[in-house]
Amino acid sequence: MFQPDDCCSPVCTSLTCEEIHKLPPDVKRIAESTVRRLSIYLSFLEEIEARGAVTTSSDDLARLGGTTSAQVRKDLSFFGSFGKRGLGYSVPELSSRLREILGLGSQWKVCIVGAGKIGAALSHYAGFAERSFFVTGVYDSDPAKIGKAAGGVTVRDTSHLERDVTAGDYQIAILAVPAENAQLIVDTLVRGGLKAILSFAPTQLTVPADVTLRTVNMAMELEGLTFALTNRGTDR
Amino acid sequence: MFQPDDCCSPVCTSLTCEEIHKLPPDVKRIAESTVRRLSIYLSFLEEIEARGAVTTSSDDLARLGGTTSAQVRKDLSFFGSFGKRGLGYSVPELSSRLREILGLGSQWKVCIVGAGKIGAALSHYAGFAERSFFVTGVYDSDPAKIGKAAGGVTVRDTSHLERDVTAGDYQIAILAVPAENAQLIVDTLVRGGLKAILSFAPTQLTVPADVTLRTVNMAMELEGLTFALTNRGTDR
DNA sequence: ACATGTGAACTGCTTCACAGCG
DNA sequence: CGCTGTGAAGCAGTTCACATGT
Repeated sequence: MFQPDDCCSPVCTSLTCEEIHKLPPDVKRIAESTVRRLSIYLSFLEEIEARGAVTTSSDDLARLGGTTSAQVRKDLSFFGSFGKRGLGYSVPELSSRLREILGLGSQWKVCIVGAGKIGAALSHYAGFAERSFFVTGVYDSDPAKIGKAAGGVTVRDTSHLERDVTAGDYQIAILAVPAENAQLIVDTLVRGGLKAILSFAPTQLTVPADVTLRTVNMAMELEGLTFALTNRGTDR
Repeated sequence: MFQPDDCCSPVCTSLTCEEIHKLPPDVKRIAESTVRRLSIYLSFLEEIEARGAVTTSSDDLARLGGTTSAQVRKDLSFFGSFGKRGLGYSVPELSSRLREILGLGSQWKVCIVGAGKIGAALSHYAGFAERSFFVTGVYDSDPAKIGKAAGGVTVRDTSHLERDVTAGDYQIAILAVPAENAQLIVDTLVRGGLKAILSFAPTQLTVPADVTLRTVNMAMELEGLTFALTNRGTDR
């Protein structure tokens, strides 16, 4: 969608090229923190849009999202100019642009690997569909679970996973398997050509550079809390 | 727990003492990223300790944790010097120090608020107890759930929550309630004096500065993935 | 000779401050 | 005049490189 970087293929005078390189709004490299905030802005926009607001400002978004107005404007500036000076932003327009930027225009097919407690909870989670995510497959290797229903779909044998991924059945996988099996499943998914994985397995995973992996590690979050509790001095 | 600073007890020349003062392991202000990595290092140490390793190096930890040896040493240096030059680190010693730093020496009483799908899954999650966390209470406001068993404890009415927190029954709360109720519960917990909250509610929450809040937002994580999928160029 | 511990350099995110435009 | 958009300054986290100690 965004061009990686073809500015140097055509004619390009040495030094100037380097300069021009940094200006255009292609995805140079957007910080993860920025993307997170875009999600936050969007959820507020949807909220106030539902309440009938038609206009908002970087100040509003900052207050609601726990950041600063300069940060909001800077975040948005990576992708274009969506506001009107002196007035602010059109709520419908901005939310639409953000949905587009975040890739929520298309609908994404998601599979959940692991039908244990967490996998089951996720497969029933209604919040997904509200935002372009559709769980169209659940996998487990436990014969006792295979064939059972889970959130509207039937649990399939994990041995089918690679074939299904290769067939293009999913764009995103959510891992809810024990730490021991996680890397094996990841490798399977990668072999099948999947490019986006969200893992709940409490272990460090490795993927090739062209695959995006996000990990949610409960233990790590809790340890962040106990660290703060244990070392609370004058800090937060 | 940490020695504040006994470097000045022995001989210590005036100015030098002031200088040395800023080095010692008090918690100046440790970056969240550092704490996360400490968790990772610890989990590897426990793994290789179980396999019988007695010594390791910053290089080993870096390779396993997906970072650099300099980063490992820098992270540890905020808390002291745990290694031996030319040799590396003692596995048992370092893991013990990390447990201490992360506050895993004590055992923490945790309550889960919200006995829906996610709350229930969490209350059954065995991974907690492995690491000093004990779920000793589960709360919900739905009469149909109150009194039922959930992961070894009985679901209590949320109306008891503030009293129980005030009584010191918990040090940590995990929120698994709908976005609409989340801030209300947070306020209740804060009023009761709780200082550490882990929220799974997909909404922005506000807490006083002396309360630590971590939020895990599924929607946000998924949007991070779709952003990457949509804007994949030469970037990761 | 080897691996730690750490100031110094560097990179990149955030904040500032103001020009630009409705 | 108000609020956006954005270079420039500031700051925080990471990486470098080497002195230090075994």
